[in-house]
Amino acid sequence: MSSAARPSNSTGTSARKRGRPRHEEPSEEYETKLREVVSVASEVFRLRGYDAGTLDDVAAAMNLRKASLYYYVKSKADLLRMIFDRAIDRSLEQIEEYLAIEDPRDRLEALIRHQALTVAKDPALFAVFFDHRAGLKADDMADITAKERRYLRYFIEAAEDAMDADVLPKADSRMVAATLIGMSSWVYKWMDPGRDDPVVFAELCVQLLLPRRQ
Amino acid sequence: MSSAARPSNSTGTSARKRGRPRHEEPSEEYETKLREVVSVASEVFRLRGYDAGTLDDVAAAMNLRKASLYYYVKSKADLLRMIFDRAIDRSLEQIEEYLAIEDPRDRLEALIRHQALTVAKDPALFAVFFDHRAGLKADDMADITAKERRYLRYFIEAAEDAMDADVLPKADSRMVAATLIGMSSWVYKWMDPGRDDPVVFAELCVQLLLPRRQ
DNA sequence: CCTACCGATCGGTAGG
DNA sequence: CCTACCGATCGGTAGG
Repeated sequence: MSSAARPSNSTGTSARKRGRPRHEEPSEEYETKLREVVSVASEVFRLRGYDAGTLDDVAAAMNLRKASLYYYVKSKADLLRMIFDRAIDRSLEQIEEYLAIEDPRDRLEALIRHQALTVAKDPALFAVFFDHRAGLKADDMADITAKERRYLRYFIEAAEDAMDADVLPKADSRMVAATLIGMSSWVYKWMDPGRDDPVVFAELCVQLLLPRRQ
Repeated sequence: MSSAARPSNSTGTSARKRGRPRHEEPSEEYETKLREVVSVASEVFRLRGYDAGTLDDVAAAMNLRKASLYYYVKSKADLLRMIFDRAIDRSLEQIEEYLAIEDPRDRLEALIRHQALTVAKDPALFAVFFDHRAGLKADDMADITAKERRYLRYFIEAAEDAMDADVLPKADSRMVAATLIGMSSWVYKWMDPGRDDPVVFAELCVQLLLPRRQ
């Protein structure tokens, strides 16, 4: 029961397999449990910080002992890396679709709504992503910042087009983009899933920045 | 040279004293050096996090050894508390003046500008304040959150008045206030003092949220 | 303001 | 999936 296949890696949705497992792709239980480890760890690191949050904390929250976590993760640093990968993947998901929008106002609106929704739906994940970057190893940090720079560039371009179309006041586009991202990301600091609705928040951001003419 | 008076506490600007020090107020060198410890520590904790940033790091940045820091701080937790006190004091400074502004639009504008400027002028201080709260002892945390709640309330009231005056779109005032604070605070994440101007940023926030009619 | 040290914590591993 | 352990790090103190 506890010897599920755990080969090097892969992220796809592996189809149910027949016959003897080939021990080359992770089993479904393994993948599911790994996802849970990542979720639980993001809660622990959000509450206690990356260094203060121990692997015993993570394990205890899953009714395990620390040593058992090493079946799922290579090291604590590896666990942190997986949290960051998940966050950046969520941010980049569906983004192509929004970039294809022609109208500058609609495109900027879609990007802001996307960022607000993505962060508001998983505040613990993004709390670690935004606040505990210092825990990353240099290599992992480089991977993340590269993807993030690309993400920022989308916002800069959308801001520039919006300014040209007189939808936003003219200003330094890098600063504007960072500020729009900040406004829609800060939600992880106060979001209470039992009280606040991600969709309501996302629409609020859009309304505040791009009010419909009355 | 290294036996300056260091009594319990006090924060005022102590006037130069004549004659034998009374050993009841901290000397000026002591106060100056303590302020430097707090500044340096906020840089260290911003870069490495509160737990990973060691007192040896802080000491080394001042050409001292760890043990020498204990002349200025009681403990690492005490140092963190001082960082938080400084941040909240900066936020509350001058705030009464802005609250006295009658016009709802002008008042909200002043609050946003104040928050943006305060954070942008000391990004390291606010990086610790916003991102490393988990390091605080329970008592210190309670003090900080109480003051912070008061600060948030000012923004909520200003947002409500602005909505009543049709200066902001109508929405949940708590959510609006949190979002305005977020927009003007996020700057600590990307501010580069050599490149970005706090005043330009503050005016950008105001322009984005409360654009002048053209 | 320093050197030298202690005690506790925690990531990681052995071995089953 | 566990118990038991090791090794390194670091806050804090003694004592000068």
